[in-house]
Formats: sequence, structure tokens, C-alpha cells
Amino acid sequence: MAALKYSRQRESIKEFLMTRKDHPTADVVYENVRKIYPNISLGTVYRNLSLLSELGEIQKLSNFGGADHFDGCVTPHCHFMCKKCGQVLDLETEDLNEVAEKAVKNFSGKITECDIRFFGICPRCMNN
Amino acid sequence: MAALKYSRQRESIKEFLMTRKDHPTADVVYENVRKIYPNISLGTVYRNLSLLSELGEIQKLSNFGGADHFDGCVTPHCHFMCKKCGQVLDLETEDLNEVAEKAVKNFSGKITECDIRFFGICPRCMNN
DNA sequence: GTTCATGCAAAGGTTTTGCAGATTG
DNA sequence: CAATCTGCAAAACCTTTGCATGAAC
Repeated sequence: MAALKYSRQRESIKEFLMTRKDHPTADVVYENVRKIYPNISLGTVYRNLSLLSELGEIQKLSNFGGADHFDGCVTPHCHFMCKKCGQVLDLETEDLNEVAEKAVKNFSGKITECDIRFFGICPRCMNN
Repeated sequence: MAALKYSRQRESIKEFLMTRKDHPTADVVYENVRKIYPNISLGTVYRNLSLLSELGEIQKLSNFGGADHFDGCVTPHCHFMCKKCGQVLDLETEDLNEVAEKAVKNFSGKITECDIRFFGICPRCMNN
């Protein structure tokens, strides 16, 4: 496995994700990190987002529809997507993964992960 | 809203999906329906898969990484994706959506849907 | 004959990749 | 100096769309 070397771009991407409580797409990350490193390329952003999520330092939220979203917070929690504005929010829930895995019947494979997502209208869109 | 007209292509796409218990991607649907209608185009397959899922006659599973998968069975059930072979399978579970929605705390928006997905190793890959 | 569906091909959006040069250790 | 990372651009991938023709009603 390749050794990891420091890169200021990667550091900046991670820092940016930490400061956001929404869950930006790669493109949004790119636009923002570009304010600090104007020459950074989209390819580098994608490469580092992939790398960071393999390392478990960020979370990749695949397929809430269009582009992937990224979450700087890796403690397990559920997500909610607003069908009106497309925003992805964190949800506070009771511990669900255990419950979910217990609910599976007659399966002879091995379950290693469970992902629960909610859809609906977000608080902000409720008032419009 | 536009009136719906019969098309043998749409019929064939739906029939094909009904006979499959796995959850093929648009591309697999295309390859198979092509055996019956060699001139059908990928665009038509996509258009009809979209239409059928809007009509509620099939289910679109856009949550598993790469291409979308389609399920001819519309009764609610959970899905499992094998991390080794990429196959998407049905899972038999207790009724979970209700449990899940009750577990949400302190949320002032409105939840209309909940989607639970499982990942791991499928029975077939366990034996290899 | 009007409307909708099709086939084709081009374009759209998102993500990955090859490569030469820059950076890190 | 060797290994990794970057910027750039091209390509890959999946899906949607415009348009002229064909099928359904």
C-alpha cells in the first residue's frame, strides 16, 4: 500500500468539510477550496475526497439523486434530504442500525453495514 | 398531462423486469430487450423505465453506487448490495419504516419516505 | 389526422484517469 | 532521489434530450 504524504490541498479540503454542517458536493468543495488555492483542480478534489473517505476521515454520501455529498462528521447518524430544495441534513435518531440488522430474516450472507435515509420537506421549506 | 399510448417496447421492458428477481440496471434491461426488439434504443429504455417508475409500476433503486437498478416488484421491501459482486438482492425484514420514523427526534420538518439499505457479502460470495 | 413513442445521435452532468511536472520525505 | 501528489485535459460513465420518423388512437 502506498505511503501517505502530506498535501496542503488535502488538508484544506478536510478543513473546509469540518466547518460545514450541510453536506456539500465535490463541486461545492472545489469552488470553496479554490478561494484558498486558486489553482487546485477538480480532479484533485475528487481524488482527495475519495482518499479521505477510504481513510475513514470523512463520509461519502452516495446517490441522494445527482452528485455525491460529503460529510466531515464520521460518527454514525442518519441523513435527510429535502425533496424541495435538495439540501441534505443530519438527523438525530435513536440507535437504529442494530434494530435494523435484527429485523433481517432468513439471510445467509453477511451484513456489515446498514444505511438509513429519510426524505421529505425540510423545516425551512415548510415555511415557504 | 399527456395521455398514455401503448407501446410494445414498454410492455417488453416491464415483462422482462417481472421475470427477474435480481435488480438489473438500465443497460442490462437494454441488452435483454434487444433480443426481442433488436432496434430498440437505450434512450427508449431509459424513457420507459422512468415512465414506469413514475406510474408506480416498477421501482427505481438509485442508491447503490454506480448505475441505477430497477425492481419489478413494488411492494415495500429492503435491499442488500454485495460489496464483492455488486449484486442487489431483496431482503426479508420485519416492518422497519415505522420503527425508523419513530426514532427521529427533534425534527420540525416533515418526513414522507424512509429508505433502508444493507451492505455486506452475499451468500454466493461467502462460499468463494 | 393528431398525439404520443421511437431511434438515433448528440449533449449533459458527474467522476475517473494518464501524464509530465511539482512537492514531500 | 524516490515516492507521492498536483494540474490539466481527455475520456469514461450514466442519463437525458432534440428532432425527424413511425405507431397508436
